[in-house]
Amino acid sequence: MLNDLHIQEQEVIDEHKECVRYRKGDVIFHEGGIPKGIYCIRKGGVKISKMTSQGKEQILFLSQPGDFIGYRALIGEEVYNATATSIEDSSICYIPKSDFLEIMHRNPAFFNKMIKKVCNQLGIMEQNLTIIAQKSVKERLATTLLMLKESYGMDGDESTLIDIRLSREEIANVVGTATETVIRLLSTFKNEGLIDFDGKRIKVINEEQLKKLAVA
Amino acid sequence: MLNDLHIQEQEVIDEHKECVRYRKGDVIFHEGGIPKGIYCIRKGGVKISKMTSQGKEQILFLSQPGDFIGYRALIGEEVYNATATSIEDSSICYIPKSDFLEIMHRNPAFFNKMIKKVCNQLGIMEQNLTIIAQKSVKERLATTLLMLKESYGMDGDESTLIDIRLSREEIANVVGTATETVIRLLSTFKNEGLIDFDGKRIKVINEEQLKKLAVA
DNA sequence: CGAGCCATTGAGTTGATTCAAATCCCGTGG
DNA sequence: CCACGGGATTTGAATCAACTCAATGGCTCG
Repeated sequence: MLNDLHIQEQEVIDEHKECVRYRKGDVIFHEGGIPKGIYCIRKGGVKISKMTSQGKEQILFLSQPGDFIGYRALIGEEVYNATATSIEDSSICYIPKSDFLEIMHRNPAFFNKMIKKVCNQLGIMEQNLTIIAQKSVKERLATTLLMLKESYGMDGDESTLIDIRLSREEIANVVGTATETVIRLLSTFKNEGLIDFDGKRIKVINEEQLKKLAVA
Repeated sequence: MLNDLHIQEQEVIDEHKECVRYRKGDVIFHEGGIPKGIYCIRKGGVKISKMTSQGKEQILFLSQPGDFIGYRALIGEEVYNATATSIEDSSICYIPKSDFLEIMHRNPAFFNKMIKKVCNQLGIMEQNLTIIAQKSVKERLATTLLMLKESYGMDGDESTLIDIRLSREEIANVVGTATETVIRLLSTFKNEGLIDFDGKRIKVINEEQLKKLAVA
């Protein structure tokens, strides 16, 4: 998104931005914290998640290089309602609130893009909520695998490798289920020839069948 | 929100807006439809819901007089991803897309309010998703009752009447569960003295206890 | 090369669903 | 105004998907 800014605006950002390296597991911002800027992922990956009072984690989404994170709370003038954690070694730029807001207000096209992005994100969340509320864990896992393939799929031969290393627990926390259930279902999918995996490297073998399961 | 507009802008809206009466059950806009304007509820109530392929309904939220609906898809330049249905006799104003967008772009304060509103809504959805994914039906029903009390509560004597007439099925479709489960849990809550009800008129008796259940 | 986390498998339990049947309630038409 | 019909609500019973607890084996990283 930043590519569409005027040269002059890019210079402002470049001047003030601060790029930091995060190791796997490092927290970028924390639920309850006050937003003072936004983050743009340059390299690596980040999970945005919420903790319940029982200590269970729900992963809301996964961010990739090029994505903004932390803008919702900043623009909405709230505290962060989720935590951002690096899921691999990452390089992330920090843009101070003042710079970001100033550019947003001076550049109507950018403002437009932002509101559109938030609206799209809201649509996605509404869809996800419906899926979680109404579908079985099996269907949700199939849906999640397809989503991961869409976002992280590397085109290979006949099969498609999902190029992100999530633990079984993290997959469970996206789907909204128990770790053991994910493990059992992944095995089932493997036996049925829908996917293949060795450890954290998961490949989609039969996308069509997986889609049928997801819609079910 | 419209109250903050300049007189001049209000006049534009008043001139072009179109207020329509909807009976209970009437559809205002339909999932998959193309947004051509936004709606502002003047009187009554509306549910925004999605249908799954199995024909199950998920209610995403309930709107009251003063609320805008349909702006997410319009601003996000998507088709409606949910259906809006009148849950009682309602009076709803329609503001054409062109008027709405023009005002949004000419009035930065209003634009700001809109993006902030969408961000807040996104935060609410993220919270709801987490609750549905991680909490038991009992906890979710308690949460829903508190939300309804917050939005529709009428201050009464010791107890608080929830002034909205939802069917058991509709409550189930907010919570994301089966109708029978809602009925059983409502009875349990009644026996435990947390709530009281006669048909669709539900009163919150012991809010503290209900909150404890909701957080659980 | 050991420690500790991660993945896997088994077994038992349970929360929630589905199906079925009975009763209630509300709006409508006679 | 009242009887009727059909949807809404309630209750019961059986089933099952998913969770929890527990134990084992495997991998990774210092």
